[in-house]
Amino acid sequence: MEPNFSISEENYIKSVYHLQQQEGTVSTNALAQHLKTAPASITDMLKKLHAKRIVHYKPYKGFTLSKEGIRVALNVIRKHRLWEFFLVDTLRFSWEEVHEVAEQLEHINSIKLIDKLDAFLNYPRFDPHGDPIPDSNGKISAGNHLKLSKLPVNKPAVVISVASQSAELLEFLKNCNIKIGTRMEIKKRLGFDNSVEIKIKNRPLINVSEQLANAVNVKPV
Amino acid sequence: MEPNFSISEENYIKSVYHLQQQEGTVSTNALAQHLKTAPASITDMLKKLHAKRIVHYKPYKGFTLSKEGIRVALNVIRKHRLWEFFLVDTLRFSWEEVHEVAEQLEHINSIKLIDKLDAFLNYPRFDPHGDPIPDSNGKISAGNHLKLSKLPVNKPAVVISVASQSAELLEFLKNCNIKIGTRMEIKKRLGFDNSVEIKIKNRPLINVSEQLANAVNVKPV
DNA sequence: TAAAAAAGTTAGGTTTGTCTAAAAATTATT
DNA sequence: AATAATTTTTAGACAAACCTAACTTTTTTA
Repeated sequence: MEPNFSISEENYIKSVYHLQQQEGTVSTNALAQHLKTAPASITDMLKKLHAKRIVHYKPYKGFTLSKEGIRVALNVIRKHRLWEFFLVDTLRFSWEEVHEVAEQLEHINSIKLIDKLDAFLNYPRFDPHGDPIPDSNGKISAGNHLKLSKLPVNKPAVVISVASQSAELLEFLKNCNIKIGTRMEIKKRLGFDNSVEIKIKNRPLINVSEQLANAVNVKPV
Repeated sequence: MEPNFSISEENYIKSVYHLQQQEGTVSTNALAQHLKTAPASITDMLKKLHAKRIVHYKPYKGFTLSKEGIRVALNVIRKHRLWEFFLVDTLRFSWEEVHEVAEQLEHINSIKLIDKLDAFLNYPRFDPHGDPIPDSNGKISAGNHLKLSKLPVNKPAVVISVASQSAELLEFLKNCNIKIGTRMEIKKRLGFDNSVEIKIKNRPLINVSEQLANAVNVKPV
């Protein structure tokens, strides 16, 4: 009943999920870049996943996940984010260190384990990066997130998540002492490069690039 | 510096370790049976591990782990037992359920993770089956264990570990309500089959086979 | 100690997941 | 619309871990 997927298959499925969130449909090249593999490998694997009815796939046309594919993806993401929460909350890892380890832990296969972990952690709804943790049915809490880049000027908000796993970005945020819960507001929007100037209490203005402002999610307060 | 081993390699190394504890040297067939693979697969892998200087190996002669092999084995065992402890102690798994999941978790590769887990669990020295957990240097606490089969008559002792992972055995012990910490003594030794009759307070005598008595470790009190 | 049995190894194949290089299809450009 | 550029797929290989079947070595036993 419960079909199993290899670690590779799970990683492909997860990547397709993330990419189709951003782009709607996923191309061979985009996926190859995301997974750091040769495009030929993508074609091979995607054919296999198509045969297993995990992706919709027409040669040369790109792919999207089937219902079942989404279910599988959300389950892997659930595991990844629960483990991240565990690592930070229980084992006191710091924010930037957890991703790599969670990449391994997300492939541990035991429904009982993950449900017990969920209960032990008291059913957290967001991971340490602020991303929502799907529940055991694949439901994800909405959360009124908003990209920092979209926050109106002078509207106070707190950082609720970081949408990227880039170590460099996480490092940069750490240096700025910006973390989950940090309160800030936008003072000015620079039209020529779409960067924003943000103000955090007791600190000088910081200029933040469009890319960075896109990766930081905030919630107005 | 820190060479990595595949999950398969780790499993072979771990099995060689366990078998050589019992038998001194390990044969192809014994290992094949233990790992549920064809003997030919053993030969293949053992040649590879020999090339990596993990086992001593002379064709047709059996094998043993090198110093480095023992180090690797103890590290895998450390991870396995720490995770078992975590599953029972933190996540409230029951005793018989943990082995399978720990078989997966033992291959997660992160020194930091395992050290932090160790600290979180407060440096336990024995796993839920009573087996010693190697520390980060591979040192294992002695523990004055004794096989139930070797316990003198009328000497009270408590169950401290179970030396087998057989689900059937664990199930049987559960049915008899024998668990870590259960106090008992041997009332009689039956010479003809080497079984023993054990007495637990408030319960009728139980006859226990030699095999079972060999698998249960106790500590005199 | 020679024949039979058992244990171990080699030879050759399969599957999974990867790769490079070449070919085909699609998209963009002039 | 024809050509160039890009994207995607196919073809053919390879390494890791397996397997079965056949062949050696070692051990047992009659």
